[in-house]
Amino acid sequence: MAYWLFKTEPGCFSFYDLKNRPDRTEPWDGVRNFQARNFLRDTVKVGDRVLFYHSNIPEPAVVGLAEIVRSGYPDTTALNPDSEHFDPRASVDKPIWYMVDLRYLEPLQQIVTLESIKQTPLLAGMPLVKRSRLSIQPVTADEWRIILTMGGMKGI
DNA sequence: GCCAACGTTGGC
DNA sequence: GCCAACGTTGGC
Repeated sequence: MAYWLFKTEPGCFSFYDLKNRPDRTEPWDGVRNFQARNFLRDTVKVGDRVLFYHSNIPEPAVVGLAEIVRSGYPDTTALNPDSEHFDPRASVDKPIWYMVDLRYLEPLQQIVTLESIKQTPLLAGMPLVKRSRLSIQPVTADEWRIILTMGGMKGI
């Protein structure tokens, strides 16, 4: 089982939106970056755990936990001219873009802010800290454990 | 709202 | 295939 961090702007889609979805599950569509696409298509697997991160807000932070319930499959929003994520280069035979399905698990007892992550030397290697804009990031087992502890999730 | 970082595009 | 221009992201 691997660990990931998924970024989203909560004004667009938040952890609480995920909680309110049927089955608390949502297709993670609209990723239009090749490195993130490669993770979704090739590496993210069912059962992997996800840190759900809210970006582009006054206090960006990891807010909750989710899990992968379906591994990579073609992102059909790329084929839909009415979608804001439409990509005319994509086709059924060559979908270009991929998505996975994500299911809500639980919120952190307390959010783990970007500021507190930056102040933690053991988390200095995270792409988040290096100011990468990558929206799908791998997380090591050590980083996962540290962030859950910071989030008050010692029982897990 | 600014702007630095950085990924993508397209002319050559 | 280089690289300048451009667009987007996201912290602040």
